[in-house]
Amino acid sequence: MDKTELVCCEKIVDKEKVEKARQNLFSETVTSRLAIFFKIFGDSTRLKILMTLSVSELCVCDIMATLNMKQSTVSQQLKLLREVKVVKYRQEGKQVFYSLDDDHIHKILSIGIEHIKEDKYE
Amino acid sequence: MDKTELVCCEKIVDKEKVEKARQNLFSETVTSRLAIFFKIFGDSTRLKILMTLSVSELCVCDIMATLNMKQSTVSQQLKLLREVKVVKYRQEGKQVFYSLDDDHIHKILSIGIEHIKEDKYE
DNA sequence: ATAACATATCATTACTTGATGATATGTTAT
DNA sequence: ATAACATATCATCAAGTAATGATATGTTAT
Repeated sequence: MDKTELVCCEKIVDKEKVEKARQNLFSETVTSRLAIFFKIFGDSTRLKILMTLSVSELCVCDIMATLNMKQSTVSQQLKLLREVKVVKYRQEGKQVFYSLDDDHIHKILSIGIEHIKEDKYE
Repeated sequence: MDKTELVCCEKIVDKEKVEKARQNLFSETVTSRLAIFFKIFGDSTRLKILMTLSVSELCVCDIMATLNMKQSTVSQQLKLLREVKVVKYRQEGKQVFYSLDDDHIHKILSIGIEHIKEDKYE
């Protein structure tokens, strides 16, 4: 018997469940947008920036000062945060002030906190 | 004048805001755990797996069938999902059935959907 | 005990992405 | 107009990671 041929791929254990699961899938477009959106929260640097902004709006300069980060690092990440509409900004003279864009962000952050605090971890 | 020397790093525009923002930061440990947790949702493959599981528990075999993915791909990603307690599993004979671990996951997914549906995008 | 099967793990490769220094853009003050 | 400044963008490099084929582990049936 050929050991390399996998049967399991062709077989379906529970046809009904699989059918339902298939219907519940989002389109590639939506899935991909979702991934891009969530990816934003998957980086410590960006999370820190979001945390600073969750108190009050700040100019780039003050974000750098708060987190002790390089200017280009902060600007790069702010760009990504802007692209997925997680932060908004307003310009005032030479300075640009950033703030969280909507309430989803607070919600997502707090759900994340809840999850990791349920000390299933370790 | 030396153009490479950046003044802005040393300056703080709004000392009070910066102070408050600093107090609001989480520890490195918490931030890093949060990032690891959120990173999970930042990949299309994993999102698809989570979507299939949001209907009902499924064995690995049926996840593969639903999504038309390779066995090693699914298993690899399930491993990551397990590690951050996003899915749980139970073994039944040769099969292993996976399901979403808690309600946070549903919440996070639906907040994500809401966010990208607010057609700020494009 | 052995074959068939379901899942997990490993190693490799290709791709993605974050940090950074350098440079560009745009604003204010002189 | 020009200098000083705040922020944005670019290019490069290093580190992380997803997909995949191959292999290992563990379970059931014979």
